[in-house]
Amino acid sequence: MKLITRNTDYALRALCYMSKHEGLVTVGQLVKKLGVPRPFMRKILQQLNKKRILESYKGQAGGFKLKTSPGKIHIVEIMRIFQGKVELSGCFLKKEICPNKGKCVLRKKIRSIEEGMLEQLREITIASLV
Amino acid sequence: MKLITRNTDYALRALCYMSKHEGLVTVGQLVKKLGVPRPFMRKILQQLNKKRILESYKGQAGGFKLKTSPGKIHIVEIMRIFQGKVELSGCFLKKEICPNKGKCVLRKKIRSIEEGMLEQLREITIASLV
DNA sequence: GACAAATGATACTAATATGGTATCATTACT
DNA sequence: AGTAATGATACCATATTAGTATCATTTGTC
Repeated sequence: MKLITRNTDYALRALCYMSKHEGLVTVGQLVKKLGVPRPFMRKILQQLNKKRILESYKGQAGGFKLKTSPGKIHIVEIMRIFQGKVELSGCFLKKEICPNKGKCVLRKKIRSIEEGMLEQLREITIASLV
Repeated sequence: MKLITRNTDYALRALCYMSKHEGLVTVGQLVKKLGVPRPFMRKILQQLNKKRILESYKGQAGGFKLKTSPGKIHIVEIMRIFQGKVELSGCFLKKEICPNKGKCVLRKKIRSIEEGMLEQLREITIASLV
């Protein structure tokens, strides 16, 4: 079971790197630093740009930079971008079959675990990773 | 992200059902009750049998039953059978590249979340689900 | 003993999610 | 004009999960 997937992981590392470098950072730099496949890194950065985590600049002297301060970028946000809603999700059986009709004990327990997890996750920002 | 997968879920439901029925329970009964595909349910029960969660009896009047009391069957155990080790796992980058050389902050945070999760999970048994 | 109804074992297939490529278009500095 | 960057998008590869298919074995019933 993975809490974070590979692309989230790479994204976080890229963001950490950027948080330590004032100016524009190019895909090339990140690839060299992190050893991640170039096209994959590009795709990730483009997604971050679309979601307004990064700003991008085209052209020869182009690159990416953080759009906001590292302390304001929460990792749950990044997780959501690459992994969708952060939840532990529940029932597989359709409601009419599920014996407990929405009062499923297991579901409740999972929710509670999820809550604890989110509570801890919410506090983590890029700043707190650097 | 899924805390439990489909087969774990089905297994848990099957175990809950069995915990409420003294005698032998057949695949047929479970299929009818839970609406799960028959061959899939069979496979799941066979795995539970191999792992000594269930006892099985062959032959015309055969079936399955719990090998131990519902209070002693922990759901982490079942999760492990179908999903392997229950952990949130860490770094994707090889150690020589990872900038923090094993002291990765993110990893630590993940471990802590994992610990909280396991603490809650460990208390859940089949008995507590019924 | 034959048959039916159950499980045992195992190999295979299908669907989905994840990880990663490839390609062409656009922008902007020199 | 050329080059070095990103934008957009479609595609491919691999792994995991979900589910099937098939044949063998056991055992109660007629």
